[in-house]
Amino acid sequence: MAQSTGTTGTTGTTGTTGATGATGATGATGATAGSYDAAALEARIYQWWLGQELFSPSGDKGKKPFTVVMPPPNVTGVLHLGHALDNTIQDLVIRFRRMQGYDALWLPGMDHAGIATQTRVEAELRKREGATRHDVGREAFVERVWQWKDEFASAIRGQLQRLGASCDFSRERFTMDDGLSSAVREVFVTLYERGLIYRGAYIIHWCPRCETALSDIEVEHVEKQGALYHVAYPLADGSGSLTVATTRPETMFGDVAVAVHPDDQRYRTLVGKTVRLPLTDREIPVVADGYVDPAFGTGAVKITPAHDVNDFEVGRRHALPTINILTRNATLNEHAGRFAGMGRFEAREQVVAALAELGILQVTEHSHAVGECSRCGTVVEPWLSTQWFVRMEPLAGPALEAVKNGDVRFVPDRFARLYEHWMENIRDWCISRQLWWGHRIPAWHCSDCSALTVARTAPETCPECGGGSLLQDEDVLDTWFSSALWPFSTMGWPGETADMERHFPTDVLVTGFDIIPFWVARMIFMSLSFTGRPPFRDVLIHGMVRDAQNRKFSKSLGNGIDPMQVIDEFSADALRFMLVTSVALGQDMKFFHERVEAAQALVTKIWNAARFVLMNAGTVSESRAPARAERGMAERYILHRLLETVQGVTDDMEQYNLVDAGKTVYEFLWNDFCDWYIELAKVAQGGDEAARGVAARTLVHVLDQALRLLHPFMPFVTEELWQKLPHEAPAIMVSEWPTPSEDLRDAEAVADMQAVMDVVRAVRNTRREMNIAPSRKIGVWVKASPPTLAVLEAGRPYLERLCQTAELRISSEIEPPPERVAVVLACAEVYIPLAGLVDQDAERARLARELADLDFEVQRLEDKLRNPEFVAKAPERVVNGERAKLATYEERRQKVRAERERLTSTT
RNA sequence: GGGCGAUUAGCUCAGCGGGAGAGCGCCUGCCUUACAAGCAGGAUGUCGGCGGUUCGAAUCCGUCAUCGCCCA
Repeated sequence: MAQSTGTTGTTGTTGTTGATGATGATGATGATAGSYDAAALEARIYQWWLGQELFSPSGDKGKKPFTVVMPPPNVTGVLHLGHALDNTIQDLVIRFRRMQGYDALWLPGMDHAGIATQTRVEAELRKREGATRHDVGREAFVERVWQWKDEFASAIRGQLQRLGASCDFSRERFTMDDGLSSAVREVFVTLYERGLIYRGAYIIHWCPRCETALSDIEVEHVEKQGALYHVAYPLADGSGSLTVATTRPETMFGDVAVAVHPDDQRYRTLVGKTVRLPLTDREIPVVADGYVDPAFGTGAVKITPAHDVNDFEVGRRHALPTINILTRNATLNEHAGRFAGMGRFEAREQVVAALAELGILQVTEHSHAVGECSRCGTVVEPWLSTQWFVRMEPLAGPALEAVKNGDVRFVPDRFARLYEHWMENIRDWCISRQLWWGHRIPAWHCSDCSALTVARTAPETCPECGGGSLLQDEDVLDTWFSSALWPFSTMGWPGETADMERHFPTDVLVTGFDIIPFWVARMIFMSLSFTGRPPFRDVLIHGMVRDAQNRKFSKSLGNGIDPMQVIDEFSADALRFMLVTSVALGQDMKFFHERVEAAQALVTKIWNAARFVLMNAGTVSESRAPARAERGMAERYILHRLLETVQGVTDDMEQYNLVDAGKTVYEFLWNDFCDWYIELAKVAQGGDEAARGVAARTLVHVLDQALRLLHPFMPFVTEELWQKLPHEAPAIMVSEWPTPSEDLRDAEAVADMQAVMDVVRAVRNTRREMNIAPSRKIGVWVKASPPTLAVLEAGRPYLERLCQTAELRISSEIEPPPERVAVVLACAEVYIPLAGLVDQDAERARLARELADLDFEVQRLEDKLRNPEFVAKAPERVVNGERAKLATYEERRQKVRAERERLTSTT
């Protein structure tokens, strides 16, 4: 093993500490090299894990399976920070469970993302060749999308690996794989057979640029300044006119009625009459409908069923006809008379001008929400067209119940309400898309008899007329249709596979709150409907990652941050830790560079701490805590803190409190282990061989255990360092998760150590205040009574080193020197003799401040305890606690007061 | 218009019934043989406003305000 510590001479001892070289995880540079080269190290370790096939479940029947299926990233592009967060959380959960002994499977894959990918490829085609998809044709175009898919799938795979994702790539799936496609067909045909899929003319969101139906999530509502047009429609009987208010005058050619509220006195007499539609000679009725808001506009609304969702419903209630005035690309058609052939925006201008000329138009300012296609920004058109739908009501019921009865649990639980709200107000799901990239709908139209055949495999002849001229439906399915099957289609369903048997239902789904309705809900009802079980037990919901100004990342803003660049600059470990510990689960996160730096500081800190441990662990051949009888005060303290940390972190991980778990490890490693225990262990280094050995074994054991706790957060640095420690498992990622060992419990040691620490802090504080250089040795006289006396005496070597004492007196009888600084602690009095150095005024001022603080505390506690209701109603534990505090404060106050009086009287 | 979330140190955020916390930033002093990406010490808050419940509220309830998100 090549090993170099660079600056120290103790290198040789580290060579015997473990089976380092044999694993191959470590390369030419040793763990104890001075600087940390994350890029090289992370790549090497990941490849080693891959080579050892540590990401695949063993199939060991003695182990309980634990399964996560990755929300498939879109092959539209590469991963962003949101993906990094989503996958980091999953990796944390899966690594934790794997170490706990579960047979862990994290199944990765990617989504074909119908419209998103098609739009990207079209844009590329336009840019490179100036061609449209129609120019190249369906088959050739789809071939190009597959090339695009291959390119990005490979890029995404590489990104996941750089992030440290421990998913099983041997099981990677794609929504358009053969297996998954047959699952889609199976579900479509079955739903059709059950009467849950129908085809019909309904109003849907239509993008006139993409020329396809859109889902709700693909429509972004943008508040825009528009106008409200008041148009006077003359009554057919010539008795006057009725003024309607509309934001879309150009759709008037599709008007089939004017609606007013049934209770609206203004229009009561007009209901049942007809008005003459300006610019045409059509007569349309005035109807009464509760949908109309009498307070909006004029209280009279033109009804255009083919171009407005609400109007469509009104039209159905009143059995009105529908007139579609727009073509696929939003050009006005023959129903628009002389306006036919104009685009919708030009048509609006022309219609407005024509109405103004007739003197029947008034315009007021009005701001309203306009829907835009999230893919291309085109204003979306509510449009009547023939589409395929899934009947939702029969499917929603059981899916709602599964969440209400706790079969599926949302974390944080408030997201269950979002889910329930959506499921309770669900509408039928439009599943057809007029795209080329996606699962072609398995339906065939007969050219001879126009019969419709839905089948799992392409029929050769029409079942109705026997004719052979069958044409498959041109449409493809909404991407979410295949995504909805993802948890089980990836396992090989509808086949009865081993993975289906062992890994389904899955344990947890990790995703963002924005797709609860579109994806989570649909997976739940599809799974219940086709497997009879919910697809997962827990749903972990996280927020969005935003930039430092709390803006969404977007191409147009150009504020994107590439997670790979963050990894380049710092490390995957740092990025992961930052993403997971920055904000509470479910909250949006602002991305700050500084937070990654802070996380990277922990990586470096651990790296350096491990260097120290390895330098001193030459004699240690196994990671085990020293026997109780061997432990010194410092060992007892750090081992007890380790026990508390193991318990805390394990509990938090089990409850998905990843932020707390991360912070607990951070604090333990930095504060307890590095700031205190390592410094205390240096004392043992100067001691006898036995003490050195005990400290060395403690250092190794605590580091070993702490690295395991940190591993899910920072897989790379922990693996690298752990390989240098004595170990049995081949890798930390498959080592056992620490379990709390009662043998380590020693609350007394923590209290004892606290006394020592208090004295150390008092001395350090005094040095700073009195401006005494850290290197200058000083006298420290400590007055304490039993049992603290014995504790401090036992801690004498620690105090001598950490206080840099010239003379350390510890006694119950101290006669302090006249010139000194006195610090009164809860457990002892610390005197520092400082002949000629004490600024009497400053010291008096310090004591006065201290006294004021103590007065305040004593007063506060006295008031509290004087309140009979507090004493009577508060828990005894609390009351006793307050009494004890009061006693301590009073004692300290008395001593501080005496010290101040002495100072006053001597001057 | 309805719903959800946020409002805590200069900044970013934890805490969610019993003495106000972290990281970053700031001030002072240190290259103390793991670490200056560090160490030691320090300053900084009517926990958004008002009202209520409680012996006790940053924490629970109500209300208002501001910001953000979702839905109509």
